[in-house]
Amino acid sequence: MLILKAAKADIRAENERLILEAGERIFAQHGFRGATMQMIADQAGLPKANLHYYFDSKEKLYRCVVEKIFEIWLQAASSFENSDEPKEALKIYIYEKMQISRRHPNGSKVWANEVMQGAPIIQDFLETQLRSWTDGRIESIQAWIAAGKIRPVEPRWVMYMIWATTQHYADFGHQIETLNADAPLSEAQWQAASETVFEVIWNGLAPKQSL
Amino acid sequence: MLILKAAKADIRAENERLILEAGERIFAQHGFRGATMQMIADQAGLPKANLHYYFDSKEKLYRCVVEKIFEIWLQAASSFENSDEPKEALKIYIYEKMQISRRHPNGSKVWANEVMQGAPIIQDFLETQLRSWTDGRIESIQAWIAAGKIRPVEPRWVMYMIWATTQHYADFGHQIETLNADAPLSEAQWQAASETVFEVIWNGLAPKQSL
DNA sequence: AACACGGTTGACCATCTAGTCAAGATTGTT
DNA sequence: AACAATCTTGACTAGATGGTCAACCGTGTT
Repeated sequence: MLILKAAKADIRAENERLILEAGERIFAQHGFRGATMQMIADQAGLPKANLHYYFDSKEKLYRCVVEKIFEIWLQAASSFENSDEPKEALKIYIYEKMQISRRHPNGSKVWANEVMQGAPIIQDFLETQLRSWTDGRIESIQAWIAAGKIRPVEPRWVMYMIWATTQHYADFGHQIETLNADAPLSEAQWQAASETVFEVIWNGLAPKQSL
Repeated sequence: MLILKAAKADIRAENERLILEAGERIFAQHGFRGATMQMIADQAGLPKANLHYYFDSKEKLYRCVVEKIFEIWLQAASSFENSDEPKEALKIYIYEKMQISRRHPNGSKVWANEVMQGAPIIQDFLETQLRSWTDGRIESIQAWIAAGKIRPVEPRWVMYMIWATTQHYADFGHQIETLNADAPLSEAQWQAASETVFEVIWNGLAPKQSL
């Protein structure tokens, strides 16, 4: 009985994983309505009816994909906390986000798609989790300003700069590749891009050392 | 005869304008496949069959929308040329792009959508016009570096930072509003955001004045 | 061997949607 | 008034798509 349950649970877990991964890719590439259950089924290597066995509807599947992405982001977000020194905290956070753009470009695209369409499915996420996380980060930044560790800037606009610059490498990856002679960025290029993003933002925020 | 042609041309021009505007809004909100000709027709206040009288197919209409957007961007791009001084050139360009994000958020969203899906419709644009424009801008930036007017940075990553940060205010406008207590950014907030984007990037690029 | 149960699947249906079409309206010319 | 050219539009079609369902495995239990 226990063995049975374990085996069955494995099948379920494995198939859900396959479908979620396929969904992430297809939703990223075609958007919610552009994606078809048939495409996702083919991508996952399963018959379409099987998808509906594990996920009631296209919308439920989509929501699961988006929630999974949001969790990855929240994990990265915690790196913001790991240092009191803004230079260190920002460096870790920016490099972490660049890494996510590289490793999970489809997740970022799905999120971008969803938000661009007015977040019809995950508006509650924005209003609860994202809002409270952002408020916390804004307080950190304000503390840095109060301590004279960075220039006085509106923390919001800085957060948006970091999100924008890092996620750009996922969301606009195709454009970046096209402008890179149709080649994906090399290891060295990713490194250089991450460094430039961090350096420019950090130098932009650091208090003037002369004067 | 002349009057006839003029009147008829007016009707055609006016209706094409109505349809293109409606298309921009609907494509931005729903993506290519999510948008339906019926939605666009309703938005334009015309019967659906009328759309097909002016535009052969959904795809042709979409292409027209995207081309229109690209032209607006190219116009803004020229402001990059209007000064030899990087500080001035970047300031004008960044403020101009923020203005476009504010005034034409839908255009930006359509573009983002298209690129995220791998630019199936306008890949040729990327490979010709965007590539050559970018190459020109990269040369400008390299000239500034050679002249010691900005720090040595890979120009590409800087371009992407500017695009990302400014377009973010259009593409992720909904998220920004949600994090702004569900209110659109005020005049003062747009001004402050533009200034912060410019200041951080400029301070990030400016040569160290001390040392 | 009979059974139970989670998982699999082809066939099917109701609905939606891009695109067509032919008849009709409008407007200016002769 | 007759006409020609352009524009308008309701009705229709063919195909795609999300979702359903009933029959059908495969495996471990009794």
